Amino acid sequence: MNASKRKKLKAAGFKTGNTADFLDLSPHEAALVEARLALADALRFARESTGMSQAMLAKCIGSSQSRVAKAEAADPSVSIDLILRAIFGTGARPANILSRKVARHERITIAG
Amino acid sequence: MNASKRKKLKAAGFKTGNTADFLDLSPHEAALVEARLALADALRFARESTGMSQAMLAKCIGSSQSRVAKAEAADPSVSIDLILRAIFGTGARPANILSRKVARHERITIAG
DNA sequence: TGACTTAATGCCGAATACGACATATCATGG
DNA sequence: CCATGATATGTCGTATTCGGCATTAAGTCA
Repeated sequence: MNASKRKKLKAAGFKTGNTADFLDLSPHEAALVEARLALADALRFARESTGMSQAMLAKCIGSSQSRVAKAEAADPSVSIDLILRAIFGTGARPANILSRKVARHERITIAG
Repeated sequence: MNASKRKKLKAAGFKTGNTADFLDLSPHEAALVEARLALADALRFARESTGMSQAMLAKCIGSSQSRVAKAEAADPSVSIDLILRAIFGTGARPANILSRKVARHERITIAG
């Protein structure tokens, strides 16, 4: 199993190494997982671009370093709301993020 | 107060007619509210384009008609996760939705 | 080496979002 | 007029997500 598949399974809430390997998500579930991953990637990119640490960003948006770390890892315990809140907290604005997100998506679908 | 402002306040979790009228959201809070509204609009558009009723879509994604209604209204009790889940449930795929979302955002910022 | 910064992971009690259901509103057409 | 289908709104008990905190790992630099 390649890294991309493993990441998607984790984002979908599964541990790798079990029967989830054989599970196929329905199209709309897969689309949601892809969106989560794309946004998580966009978050890390946006934050690192600004030079903020996870702790700084967390304070900025009234959250905690651990939540930001999980957000960037697309941990199933963090919602897309929190990921977006963090992205916007870096100073990115909707139009920028969304166009970037589209670009990211292209990469991801190719990998999938 | 115009309709656009009222909608944003509701999406931010406030009742219209109180002191929230005078509240200015920080840039990143405003961006999140705008994204919510844009996605809610995109959801209604996507669903109506397919001819599905709210109840049909709800069944499709394992939710209920009332949640879909609230999602389209950008009710503060629904997360962006659910809105996206509903959007993808209509058959839309990430790239389509995201480019549409960008377009929608342009309209909304102009109105605001 | 040890001090320091950053990031990753696990856990907990509290806050919030969930599906479900009841009910209300509002059309359209019989 | 009433019946029917679609949408809106409110509430409830439960499940999920939250911020916070502790700990660990990894990197940097003096």
